[in-house]
Amino acid sequence: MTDDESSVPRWRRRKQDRPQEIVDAALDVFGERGFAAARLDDVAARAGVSKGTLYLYFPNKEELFKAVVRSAIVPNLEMAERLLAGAEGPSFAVLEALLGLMATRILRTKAGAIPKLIIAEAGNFPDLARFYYEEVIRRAFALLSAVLARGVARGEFRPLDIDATVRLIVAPMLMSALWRSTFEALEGRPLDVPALVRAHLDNLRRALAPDGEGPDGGTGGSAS
Amino acid sequence: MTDDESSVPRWRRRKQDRPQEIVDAALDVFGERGFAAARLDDVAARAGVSKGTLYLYFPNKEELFKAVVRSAIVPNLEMAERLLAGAEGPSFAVLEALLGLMATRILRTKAGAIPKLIIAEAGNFPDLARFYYEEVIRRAFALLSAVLARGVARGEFRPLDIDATVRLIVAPMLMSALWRSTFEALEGRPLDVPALVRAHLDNLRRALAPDGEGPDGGTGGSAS
Amino acid sequence: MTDDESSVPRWRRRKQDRPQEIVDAALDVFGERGFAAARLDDVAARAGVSKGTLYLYFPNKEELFKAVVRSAIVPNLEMAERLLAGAEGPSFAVLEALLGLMATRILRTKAGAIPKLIIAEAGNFPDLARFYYEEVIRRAFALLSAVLARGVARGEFRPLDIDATVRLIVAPMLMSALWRSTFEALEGRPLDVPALVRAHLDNLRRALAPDGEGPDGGTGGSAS
Amino acid sequence: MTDDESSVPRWRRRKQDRPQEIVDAALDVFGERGFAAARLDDVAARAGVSKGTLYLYFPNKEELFKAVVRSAIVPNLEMAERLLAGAEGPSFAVLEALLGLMATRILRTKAGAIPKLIIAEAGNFPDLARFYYEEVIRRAFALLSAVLARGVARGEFRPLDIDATVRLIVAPMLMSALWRSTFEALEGRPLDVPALVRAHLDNLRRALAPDGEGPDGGTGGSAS
DNA sequence: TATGAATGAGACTTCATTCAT
DNA sequence: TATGAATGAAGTCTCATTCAT
Repeated sequence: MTDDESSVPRWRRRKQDRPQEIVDAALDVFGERGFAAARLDDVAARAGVSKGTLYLYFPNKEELFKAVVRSAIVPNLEMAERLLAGAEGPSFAVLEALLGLMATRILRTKAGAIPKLIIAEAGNFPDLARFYYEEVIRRAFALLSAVLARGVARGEFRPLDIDATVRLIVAPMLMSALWRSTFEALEGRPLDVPALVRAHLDNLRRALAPDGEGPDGGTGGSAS
Repeated sequence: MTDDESSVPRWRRRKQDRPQEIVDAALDVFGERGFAAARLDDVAARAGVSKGTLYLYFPNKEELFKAVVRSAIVPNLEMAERLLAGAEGPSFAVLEALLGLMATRILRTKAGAIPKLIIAEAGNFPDLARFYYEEVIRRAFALLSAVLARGVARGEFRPLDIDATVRLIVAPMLMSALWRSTFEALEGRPLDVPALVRAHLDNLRRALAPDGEGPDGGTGGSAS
Repeated sequence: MTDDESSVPRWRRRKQDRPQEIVDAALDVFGERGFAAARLDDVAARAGVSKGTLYLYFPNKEELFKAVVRSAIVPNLEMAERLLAGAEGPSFAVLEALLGLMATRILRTKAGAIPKLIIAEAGNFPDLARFYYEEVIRRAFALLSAVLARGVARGEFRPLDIDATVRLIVAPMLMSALWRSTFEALEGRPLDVPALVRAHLDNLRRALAPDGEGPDGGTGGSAS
Repeated sequence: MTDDESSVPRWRRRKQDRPQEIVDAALDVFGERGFAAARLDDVAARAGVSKGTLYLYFPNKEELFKAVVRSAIVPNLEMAERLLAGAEGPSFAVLEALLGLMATRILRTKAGAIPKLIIAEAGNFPDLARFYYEEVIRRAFALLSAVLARGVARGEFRPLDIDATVRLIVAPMLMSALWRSTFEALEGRPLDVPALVRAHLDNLRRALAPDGEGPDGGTGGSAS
């Protein structure tokens, strides 16, 4: 009857943190198992919460999934917007900065699992796919298109198929994120993302340069 | 029209064709829903077969899934091997042929859904992921590495980070496959894969060329 | 194209044997697995016949089961009747002969599995249970009751609770049959049925003897 | 009576009692149908619980079955041990007490269905059969063997084939249990177990008595 | 708020039975 | 007759969701 272990919690869990704790746990579990195979039991356990508690914050599994996606997207959108606002130097330097940032997000955060989840579940959750398409892909494409168009207009880049080039620029970053959540466990070593980005930028510098100009016409900086 | 009960047999014997019919139907359904959300009822219905019949040919859902993956991989491996055997011209032409073939497989066959399935389910089926990694990815990487190394040795390409370059070459093709099975339904128009391949090859021609050489040093051919 | 293996069968399988072959196989499988857990696939395989063939001879699983029970019962009934007809000596000798015969059936034939099947499935097949009850148990009890009554009337046995004594005589034989199909595989050695019968008869000789008479008043023969 | 939707809660919390309630219901259903033919739906219904609830307490049907067997065995083991501990009088009186107790368990408790279940399913659940063999049969045999050996040593019983005699003593009790769960429903009247036990003891008293001693040398008590 | 026991729809899987060959 | 591919009802089991506590 002596309350020798309940009266003084070592740390107080704040109620306002609950939703984020749950979302974080859900990102882990969804990332490991995929949406359908993930059990809410596991999410609850990893969040240190009971199963019923999940339903105090999210009406069902699908909405929790959407919250996971949104919560991982919002910071990226803000990051992109900040970068867009401050982009004033040479166009290639903007590309460098963007790819560097993407690499960092992929390597350092758990958000790298989001593309895999979207790809896997787009067929089952069309509105989620649409949300991601509108809020992430279209915005990112518009941003990159603008950078490329500016570069072409300023004579920094040769004339380009802009839509295709945007995809060509993004593809290796997407692939890196997918690789990490798919095959990295099978290989001994982790994917060397910085080296990949470096090689990618090397290639891009040569590929985008106006004809007749040497590859050294770029900024010369190296990523990361 | 009066013999309404004898003219249409309830089923027909198809021992030879059934497995492939089932695997085809399963590829459709798995491709649309993912492994976990796919119902065997739907697979059976699409194969024009009853649920029980699936179990005459596959011991369970997981093995059916593996058979789907395998059946879509085998032709690709054969394709790659045929291409490897006949590769004797300029190295860049080999790249062109390879990317063209990949584009065709992605556009014309249903195998384009396989990468999405592997990515989505690698966590739940590690041995399937390993199988795919060993049999497809490693082989494809080895093949591309060989082509690049040969190009460098023959002075056709500048010195390269070969591992990274392989990934950079493959990434847009993978992205195309994923795009088609993820977002294409959301956009009005289909992804213009040939244009993407063309732009990719354009870029690669410039990016891989030895320094000091103009972009016209390539073969000049256009894909597809 | 040379018919070197199909034109001259080494032995011809006669059509009229089929039903019995199937019943024999079914007794094996039912005996091992019980009725519900037995698969007709296994019965067919053990009979060297296809699954469909079973249905040429038996309308369904339940009727096959009944045929199995009947086919194992008929010889026993005949045996009992033959024994009943020739019973003329001392009453205890009739008991000895009867128990000896039961022991033989249990040890030498596969019919020992029948009691187990009846016991296990009586709840699911009441009419089968009734059939067994009427045709086997009642007859056997009547036979034994008659022997005991005769013995009492002739002063060979003391006054007895005949119904109870019948059960006491039969119980060890039933137990032996059940033991063989239940626990014998778990023990190193098989149950020594002859020894059990010998001890049983020893006991019975003493237990049935009229009071005041020594145990040596019996026939002194030993079973098996 | 008008508040027809709030007065009856859909379910109540019963964490403490649920397992036993389920095991009791399962004993009923398994006893009636046998393991394979028993439906978990029926078990759940009889326990007043939903199908899913079963899986909160037992991982699958097989484990539920084992729990049923175990739960019916434990009290019997304790009973036997209690009896063994207090056995100090004449050996035959111990036998009388033992058989009386067995008769009570068979008549008054539902555990009488256990032997039938074990016999029916030993082939499908060898480890369960082994468990029963080790924990029940061997112990019971050892106990009875000890009583008999003591009786022989003390001159209360004639020299005996102990192993066989143990089986001869137990057989009628086993048969009674099986009879009750097999044929009793077919007959108008229930099996008169006490009469059977009485006759059994009568016989045993005569059969075990040392030669030259009258049957009146026993304790003279009557069972139940 | 928080819990977790309880629910029940829905999925996979089995297998007795049917029937085209 | 004989076969065995095909069927589909029925059962076990899972897990998102509810709700008494």
